[in-house]
Amino acid sequence: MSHIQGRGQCRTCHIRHLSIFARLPEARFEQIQGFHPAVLSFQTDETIYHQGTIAAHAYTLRKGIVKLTKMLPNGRTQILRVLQSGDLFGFEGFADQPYNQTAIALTACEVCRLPLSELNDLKRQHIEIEQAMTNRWLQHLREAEDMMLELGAKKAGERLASFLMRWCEHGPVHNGWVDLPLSRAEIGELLGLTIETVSRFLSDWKRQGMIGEQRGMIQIQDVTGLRELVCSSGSC
Amino acid sequence: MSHIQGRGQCRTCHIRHLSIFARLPEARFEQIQGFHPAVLSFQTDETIYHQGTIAAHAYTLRKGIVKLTKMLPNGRTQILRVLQSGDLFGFEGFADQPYNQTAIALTACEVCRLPLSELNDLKRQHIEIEQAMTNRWLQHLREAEDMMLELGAKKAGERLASFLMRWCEHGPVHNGWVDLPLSRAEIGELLGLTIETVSRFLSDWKRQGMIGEQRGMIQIQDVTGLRELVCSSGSC
DNA sequence: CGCCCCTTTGAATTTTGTCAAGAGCCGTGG
DNA sequence: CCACGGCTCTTGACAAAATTCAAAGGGGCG
Repeated sequence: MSHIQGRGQCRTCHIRHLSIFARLPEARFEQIQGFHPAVLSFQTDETIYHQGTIAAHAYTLRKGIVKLTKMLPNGRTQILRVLQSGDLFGFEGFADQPYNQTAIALTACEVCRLPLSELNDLKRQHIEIEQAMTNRWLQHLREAEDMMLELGAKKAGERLASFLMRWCEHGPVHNGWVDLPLSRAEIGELLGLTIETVSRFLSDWKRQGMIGEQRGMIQIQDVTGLRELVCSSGSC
Repeated sequence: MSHIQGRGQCRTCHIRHLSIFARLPEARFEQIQGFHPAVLSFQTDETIYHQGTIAAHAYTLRKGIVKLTKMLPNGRTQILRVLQSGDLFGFEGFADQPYNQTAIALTACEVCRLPLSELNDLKRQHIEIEQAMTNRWLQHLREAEDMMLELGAKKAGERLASFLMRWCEHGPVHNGWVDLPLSRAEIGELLGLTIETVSRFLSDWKRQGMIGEQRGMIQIQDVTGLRELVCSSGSC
């Protein structure tokens, strides 16, 4: 289960520059000094919230990686989004809706739990916060639309190649290697493919020297080669 | 090309109850009496705006049906969403982003063109408008996520059956028949399928008496039968 | 009436999924 | 330290699903 670590100090938070408070002027923090969201920690595979439950809090990811998933009654699962540090999630409550997805920690995580009513007040009082939240909502929408294009219009190999390129652009790099804390099954759930299909493509590409992998990290060794796979004809 | 019909009078607009002005108190309309968005009309297949262009306006659909689409460089197309009367669209400009999709009229349409700067002011001044816009953004996000589940986790027949059920729930009914102004190709673009696959399933279901079709209208004749097809096991 | 476009249908092919078995990896406990 | 059990990952053979290609049918409109 989740473990309450204490209360967050947004002003001095080490990921403040990534959060919705990034652009709030230093002086303005005095006005919100009563705002100290709980900081929770989760272990790998623990659930942060469940689809369908009442959304009384939104969350900001401080550390680790989180997946947002949806499940069909027959058990087939779709990963909707993988979150990184600074991401705001679980904000369905702003439209008085229950959570539309289940949030699960992919690695050990720390999240700030932001009470919706307080966040609503902050949003009203500080235009910077409102703007930041709007930007994030629209960014999520844009990325969801981009993903619909991936899922609806591309084939297995194209989806996988495009996923790898996107992942490696964003991820933090150690010596050219990027952490990939997703199992084959999870990559499949994200891209609408089976474990075996994912494994086959990755193995092929490793054999061809296009990508490398070791201990949960990957590396793209032939960027142009992979880019060509993204979209059979044209530069996607 | 689009044809400017004149200036809209939001207060007396016949779809005001569906718009973001629905909950704005009557008295408050005096404060926005200078706000008269252009009303444009489009014919079938005309483009309202193009993906990638600067977003200086948002739009409200007054009459007709609009599709939002995205295209891959190789020409494969995905329909992201089909809009109905009252829907707000093209609001990427609120995050200073260009349009992320191309909006095309599926039938003859009338849209209100709302200048972003004015809309921004209205949003700041009237909490009802801000709330309405937030609700719509989050609704779009939710529906995009639901669609990702459809595209990623369901097979052809399931997607098509689930699309038909959704469409018939919302559409205006004439004698039990619902307008379906989408070609087989467009249904395919929406669901990530080919024309032929769509046609085969629909023909099968027509033969089995599960659905009926005539002159661009459809009817679900066996609701429970179709519902069973939506998700091989379980009630989706 | 004839043309054009959309739809339907069939057959062959490709893509992806399913099932099954084996390989590699890692932590636990002897 | 090594062996074992439980994972995930890989690979192959086969089956199912969906696409592609091709041709014919149907309906509306000039």
